[in-house]
Amino acid sequence: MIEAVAEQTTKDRIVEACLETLKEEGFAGTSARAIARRGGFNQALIFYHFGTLNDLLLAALDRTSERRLSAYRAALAAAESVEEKVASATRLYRDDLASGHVTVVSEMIAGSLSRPDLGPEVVARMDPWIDFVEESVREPLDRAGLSSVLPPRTAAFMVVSLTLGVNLLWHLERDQTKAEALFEAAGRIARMLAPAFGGSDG
Amino acid sequence: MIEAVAEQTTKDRIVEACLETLKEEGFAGTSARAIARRGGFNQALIFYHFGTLNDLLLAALDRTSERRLSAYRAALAAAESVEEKVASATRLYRDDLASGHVTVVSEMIAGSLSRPDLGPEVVARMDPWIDFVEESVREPLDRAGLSSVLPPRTAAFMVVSLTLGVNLLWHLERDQTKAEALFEAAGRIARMLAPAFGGSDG
DNA sequence: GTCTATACTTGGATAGAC
DNA sequence: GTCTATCCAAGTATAGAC
Repeated sequence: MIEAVAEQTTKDRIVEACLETLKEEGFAGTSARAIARRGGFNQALIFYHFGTLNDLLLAALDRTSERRLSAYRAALAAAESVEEKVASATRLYRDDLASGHVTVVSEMIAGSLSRPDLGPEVVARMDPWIDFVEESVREPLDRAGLSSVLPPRTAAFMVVSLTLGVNLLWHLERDQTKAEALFEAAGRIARMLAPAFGGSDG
Repeated sequence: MIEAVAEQTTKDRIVEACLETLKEEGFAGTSARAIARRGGFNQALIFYHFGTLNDLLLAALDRTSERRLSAYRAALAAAESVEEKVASATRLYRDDLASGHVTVVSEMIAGSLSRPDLGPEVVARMDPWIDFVEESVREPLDRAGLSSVLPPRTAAFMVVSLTLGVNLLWHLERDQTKAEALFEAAGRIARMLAPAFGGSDG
């Protein structure tokens, strides 16, 4: 972990090329050969540095997941009301859909459905996201007196599932209008419910 | 379409074997060889009867989709209140998760992410489901005065996305508790909102 | 319509020179 | 650490006998 500042190592370049390939060509298109082609390095390097393609895929998932999760954490921490939280989360997610960051997560989840050895590893990497959403919704739900009818953990699972589903359909259709309609509805609902959630500090 | 009553044609057997394979081995495990092995027929028959594997996959998707959609339609038509509708839909979906029927849909959607030629075809087959959900939620939303904040079409897209996401996570985790928690919350929410949706006839 | 045999392709992974 | 060359497995699809 001393390489922090220095220029990119080969290992880094491989991870980045893997992410690019996942975004551009999808999970099934992300073969060792395709990654090497895109990154402009030799295919054998992947196996030298990561052992197997699965391990590279997981390393890439880790990297993008950490990166994005901390962006979401920062944005929600800065938001001062439920409305603002919904607004920032929407903004971030919209960017992710367009730029393909969270997309990588969806591709990996969808893809790992069919690889028994990858599935459990990918699932484990969802937990931080569910935890994060849970933390974010606990207080608002409590204030609105909804925790008993909709426990924060369940709500978090719901949000993550929905996010995942929207992402998949987005990629199949490449039709922004449906997702946009969802974002707009989320904003209206947040504004409608704002009083119930209480507005004093958070 | 005259074969309605007679015993199964080979084509039928192939479609059924394809569905079985999708359920048992997932999308990536559903190769022509695997289907033939499971169905106990020769691999070449698939190509004789369907031309390509993609066409067989779509035929299988059509069959299960029609079958299940009509089951949902019938169940919801029989239900007499919003609570009952939520209860029947939950019951059906729970069965689907366990038996793997709607699962096939999820597998196909996730899998077709990576096959450019399959994606659009699969998407087209989602529309009847979105239409169905839209019809189902329109009246309750109208009555509750929520249609302007959450249009029926958007709500339908949301429900379908959520369903899809839950299905994917279910398959990765094989952990019923999370999905069950969601079902229970749905029931509580339905009961809570029942008065707002009006109780006279439907 | 159904079978065997096989052509062809792609992809993961490794050996071994440098 | 990086390269070339290659092995091997699995898959789609087709040819051609029956």
